[in-house]
Amino acid sequence: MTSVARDFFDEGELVGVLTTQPLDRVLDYKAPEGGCWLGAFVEVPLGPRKVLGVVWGPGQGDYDRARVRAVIRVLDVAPIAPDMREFLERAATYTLTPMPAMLRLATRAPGLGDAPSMRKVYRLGGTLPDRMTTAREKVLGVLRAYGGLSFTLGELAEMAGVSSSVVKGLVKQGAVCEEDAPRDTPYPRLDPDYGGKTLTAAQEQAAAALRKGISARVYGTTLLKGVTGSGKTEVYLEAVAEALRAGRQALVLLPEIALTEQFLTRIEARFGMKPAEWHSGVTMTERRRCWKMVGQGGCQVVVGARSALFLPFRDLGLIVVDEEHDTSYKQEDGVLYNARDMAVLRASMTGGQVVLASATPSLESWANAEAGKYARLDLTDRFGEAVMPEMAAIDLRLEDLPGGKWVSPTLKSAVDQRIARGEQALLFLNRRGYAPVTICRACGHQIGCDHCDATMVEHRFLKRLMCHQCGETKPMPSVCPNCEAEDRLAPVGPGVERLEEEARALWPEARVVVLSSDLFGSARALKEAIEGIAAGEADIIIGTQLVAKGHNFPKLTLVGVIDSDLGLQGSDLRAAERTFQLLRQVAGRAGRADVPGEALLQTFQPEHPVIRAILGGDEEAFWAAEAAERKAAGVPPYGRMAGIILSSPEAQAVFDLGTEMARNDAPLRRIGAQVFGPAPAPIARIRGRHRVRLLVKADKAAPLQQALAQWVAQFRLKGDLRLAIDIDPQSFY
DNA sequence: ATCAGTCAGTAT
DNA sequence: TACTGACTGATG
Repeated sequence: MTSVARDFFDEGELVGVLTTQPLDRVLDYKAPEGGCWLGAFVEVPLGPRKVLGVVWGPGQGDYDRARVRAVIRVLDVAPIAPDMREFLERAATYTLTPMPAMLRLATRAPGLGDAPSMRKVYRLGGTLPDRMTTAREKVLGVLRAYGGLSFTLGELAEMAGVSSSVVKGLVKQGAVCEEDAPRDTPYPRLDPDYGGKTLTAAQEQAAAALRKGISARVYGTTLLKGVTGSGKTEVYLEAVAEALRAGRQALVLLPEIALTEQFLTRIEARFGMKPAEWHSGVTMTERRRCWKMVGQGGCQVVVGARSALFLPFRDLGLIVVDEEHDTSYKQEDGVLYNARDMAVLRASMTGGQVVLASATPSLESWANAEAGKYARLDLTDRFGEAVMPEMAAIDLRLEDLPGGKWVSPTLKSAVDQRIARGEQALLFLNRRGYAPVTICRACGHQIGCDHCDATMVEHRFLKRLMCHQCGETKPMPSVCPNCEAEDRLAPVGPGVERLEEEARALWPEARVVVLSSDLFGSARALKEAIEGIAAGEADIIIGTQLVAKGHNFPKLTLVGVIDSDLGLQGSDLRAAERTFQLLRQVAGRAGRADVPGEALLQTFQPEHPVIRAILGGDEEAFWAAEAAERKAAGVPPYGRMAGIILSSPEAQAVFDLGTEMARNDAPLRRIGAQVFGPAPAPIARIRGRHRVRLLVKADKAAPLQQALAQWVAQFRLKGDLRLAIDIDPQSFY
């Protein structure tokens, strides 16, 4: 046989290794003792260091044979699967990311190279203790209940409700035996038929369609559009169940870590056990376990953040992207990718299904469904008696509202009524802190951040000013930093803290709670606050964006949006879409149970198309109109865009390079693309780095990535200049 | 990325 | 003359 594609290499043979170091090529190494195989994770020497790599193919043989070094060892983890490899390559091409950076994304687990570490586990021993106590009885009871399973000391003590010394005592007696077990153990099996709920006819119909896709074992994407409270989750959990039955793995992506805890409980109720969890808050050990088990098949379901897409699944049959329109799916630094799009790419490589779930889909997904690229399922009925809330605008031009106050008399009386009935009201304002701007009334100076071009936001809770760009804080000055006038600094505009002050003055008897991400030290504290509200421990909830995301407050019947116009202004191409989604989601919070809800939008422009679309409830009309506008302008999803951000501590250097790039745009003109800029980036300075942005706009069918690569390759980046390419940028303002 | 080597400018 | 910091180039 001639040398065709090889997948095993004997000791000494040349292999090409892709490393996680940013070298733009594959390096030759000699296979180690015992050989190595295609896709194997290996440790290789690189200069004076040892680095992680993957056997990518046979060696090129174009390098001095005598200088080729040998692979140090093959790591004890599953090799990279062909579909994973293809996914990484395609994602790299799409996002214009070098392969080593992609590989780094895919190996973000600590200690992959470590020898499998051990830990002590405890199981039932042969003998009985000479003296039986109630505490000992409990421990043995737990162990008997779980048959031959073993647990760690902490788990066992907690399950039995005793201290760990009781277990230790039993070990001494031989009633419990202690042994070493590998730390990275498979996750408990999930049972697809454990806790299935009875679905409504509409839900069952949607679930059946998803099941059909899964059992066909082919790629497909479905947009699952369901109004808040329509039971989207139950429906896509049926798809997860079907994947489990088919013996394939499933991944559920959530937009926010704060939601995972609640979701894990839900999975446990449905499948009997908790799934694996993957996000920045998960411990190092648990991450490693998850990464390894996903590759070995010891893990069926992962619930996580966008980076979970890069886990080495062995046989991924389903990816659910919950709240698919959420902007947090777009990674905004490092490797720039949109998890929603990458989910579709990955599933198309693995022959899996994607479910994009949302009450308010992104225009991209809506358009893909319209075009027939995605299937579409609509859930229109809410559970039980609940209906979408009554919606109305409060025209602020007609309200008597003094400066520095934000709750109109109309909204006030609506809240009064709800409180009187023992129900809850939510005042929604998407602005953290006390006031977004602090201005000097003597000279007009606005206090800004020293490192960014952004105004500092006053946080009375912290007693400091904070920059929402870089997180920098400083104490509230007593005199104006510009003119040194005393006591002339004044807060301008509303923030949730300031709204809280107003609410307490308006309703001195009511229990007021603020839900803002910066007011909680931990995810647990936030969870407790949310549970407290759900249990009825508050009358008025004041919240930012956080409350728009999937929390159930059964007693909540009124939502008041303080500033519906926030977000409508500005030149951002997605401003209307975002405002529509956010307001629609917030309004949907009201009236989940059997009491009808009401949503009131305070606005200065009640005739604005977005406000009218929300009030009228004709969502399809809104999307169609928005789509027509984008089509006419040739912008996404009907045209393609890319952002190029240049940054450097030197303002002049970034601008010079930007100008030079704009001038030498031949590769772009060849495909009919246009360059706009350079212009100061949305935030012209972050953490002391000046930022300039160029925007490239191209036809939908143009080979944009290829042209961008050629264009960018013409320029050398000197000094501390950095260039980042953002394909399909999300924000433009 | 990270390290080593080079070179220029500065402190001793 | 020794030392420091910025810059360049190589890594198999």
